[in-house]
Amino acid sequence: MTPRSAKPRPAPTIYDVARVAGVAPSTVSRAFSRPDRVNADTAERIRAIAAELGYRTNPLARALPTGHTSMIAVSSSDITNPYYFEIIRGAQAAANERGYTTLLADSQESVRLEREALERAIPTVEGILLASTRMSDSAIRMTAKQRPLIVVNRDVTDVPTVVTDHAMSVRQSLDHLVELGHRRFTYLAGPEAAWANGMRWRSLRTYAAEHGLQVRRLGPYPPTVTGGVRAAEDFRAHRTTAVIAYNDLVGIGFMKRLISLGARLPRDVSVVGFDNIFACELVTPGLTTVAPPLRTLGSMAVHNLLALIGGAHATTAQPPTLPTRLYVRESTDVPATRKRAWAV
Amino acid sequence: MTPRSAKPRPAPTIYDVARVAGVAPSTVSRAFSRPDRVNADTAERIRAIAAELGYRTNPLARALPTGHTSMIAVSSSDITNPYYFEIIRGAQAAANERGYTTLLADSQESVRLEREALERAIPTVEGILLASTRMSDSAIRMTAKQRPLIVVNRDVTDVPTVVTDHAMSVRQSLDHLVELGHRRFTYLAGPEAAWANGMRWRSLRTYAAEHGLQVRRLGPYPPTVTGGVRAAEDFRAHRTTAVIAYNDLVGIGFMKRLISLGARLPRDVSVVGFDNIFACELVTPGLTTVAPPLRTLGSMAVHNLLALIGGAHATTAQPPTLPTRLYVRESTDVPATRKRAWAV
DNA sequence: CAACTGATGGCAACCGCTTGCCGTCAGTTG
DNA sequence: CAACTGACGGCAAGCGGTTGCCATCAGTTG
Repeated sequence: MTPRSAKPRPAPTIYDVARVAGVAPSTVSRAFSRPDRVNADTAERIRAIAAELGYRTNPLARALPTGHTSMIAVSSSDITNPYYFEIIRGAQAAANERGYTTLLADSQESVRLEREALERAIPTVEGILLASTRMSDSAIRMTAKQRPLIVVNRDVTDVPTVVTDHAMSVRQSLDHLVELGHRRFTYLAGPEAAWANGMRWRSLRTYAAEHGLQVRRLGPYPPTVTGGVRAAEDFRAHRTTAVIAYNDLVGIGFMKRLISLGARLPRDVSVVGFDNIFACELVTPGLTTVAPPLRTLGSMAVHNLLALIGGAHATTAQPPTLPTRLYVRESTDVPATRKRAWAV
Repeated sequence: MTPRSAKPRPAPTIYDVARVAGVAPSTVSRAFSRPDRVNADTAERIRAIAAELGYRTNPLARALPTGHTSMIAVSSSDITNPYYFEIIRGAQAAANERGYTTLLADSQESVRLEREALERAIPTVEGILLASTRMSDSAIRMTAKQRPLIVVNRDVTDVPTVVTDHAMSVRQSLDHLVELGHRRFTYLAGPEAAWANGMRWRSLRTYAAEHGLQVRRLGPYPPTVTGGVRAAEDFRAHRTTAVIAYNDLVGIGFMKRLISLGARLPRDVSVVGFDNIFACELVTPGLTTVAPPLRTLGSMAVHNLLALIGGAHATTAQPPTLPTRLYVRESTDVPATRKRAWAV
């Protein structure tokens, strides 16, 4: 068995460059990290030699004295959730752009795994981005004491956040439905504990009250396709012409079940979801939905986090509420004429 | 503006622990990294004190002299692709289990971004996992010279790989269709450059030849829903009772279009895809598909990579071809009786 | 009882880079 | 022309661990 197959010669260091250039290692270091601190010509010469030698500054070695690792941790409870990876992607793009590398910690819905991953990551990262977390508020505050931290789409007192504008998203979907002629609505609720669920329901009631509309609530249901199917069962006894689902998954399950029961959508019922997941345009009819600015959410979070790392006070961070956008597809239409459209 | 909000007192070091324990720093270090090299009682005492002080060994500092960073890079051309994140997840789980942290590099389909991300990651990682890459074979080999590397689902000479058993996946779907009574098939081809496309088509022909079946090829199409829609257009002029799509996305687009043209599935045409993406069970009819063992693919890749890092020779790595599994849903059924089922 | 041995702990160099501080030297200033 | 100034480079001390080597000492061995 040969010892090891890769990693031939060790990477060149500033000492190698220094020797070739005939200067002190500190000068090489400065040529890169403080170019103004060294003669322009010298710096240029050093850089040329470095390039030729294939020198790249070792981030580990740099991090040791400075604490500047150029890494941030992004923690997500579930990377397979279509809702999150756009956030992650936005975060990653923003981070890369600023010279930062992201350490992705997928906790697979397990609090223990999440803690472990974070625990492991903390010493090497400069900041933490909680894209979706199962941790308690207090655990989050605890973590925030160790590193600059920012949380996305969740409200934790004393911790900087970036969230979407839930009131706006509700307004957009209702404006749309009202314009089509709907007056009575059903909200298919998500998990009680979900912050977004409370926000949506409250906004919904406020809007309804302001516009003299009727809105009724069913649930709570799990935020899944199955949850939507169950909602459809319940819905049969309490119909309205329009339905607002907690999220797209619920909306899709709801439609699927209704169709299998013989309903014709959107003629009989108009449905709108939230999140604009990929599957919205794959199902039939395509699901009208409100899209949170996921990408922006992620990049904004990183910007604020980096500001925090840079020493900004939490309150100086940018306004944390981002606008949403309505995507109209085939699941919404004018309500059917009064004649009973479908039975049972 | 207050200077910075987080990071109060610096983390304790082995020096702090050593002082309290009344031993030399080297002894503290050994108490953790070489417990057999120090008296059991002493080690225990040190560990107790360390725990009390909240000492955690700084991975950066450790990495400097040893080169052992406990990090591996996972590069994916597109994390939003449902096909990849299960691989990533499997990889991440396996890595965590072995005490490794993963550095996720999402290149968003851009070769430049991928190169940059990798470039940045290389100095800090011990190994590289290419979950899906846009790099050329030679670029991959180049990178493999710098760090132990393993690539998933792609065949690159001289580079260790882990792939799914494409012949098997084709066999599974065709066995299923033949059993239902189909004899003539259409393959909706994916991108010419895609390794999997070639594998599938070849396996298909081999299988067809062996069983005396007819198989015809349409395409190539982009591996997307739109590609599937285009395929459906072409298909109208060349029908068969069964269709094998390059992947699920193509299959879904194909079905969608066919239905909108008035076909009734699976009565008129049976469709099977590859990959078993999430949307397969959301669409109507649910898409029968062959699932690659994504999770296993990821974890197996990490296991092999870690073996490589540990000094194993590339050839000692585990067998790299993983079995697939067929998921039967509603998109496949016995062929319609001879009477012309749908026109146009 | 003297020489030998293995277990244990300390010393100090080193990993690659950063940075405060000092020396040198050319260019200014009066 | 002497004193002063600022630009530029070098020196050396870290950053927090790891590890080869040596010293010590109790326990063995003959």
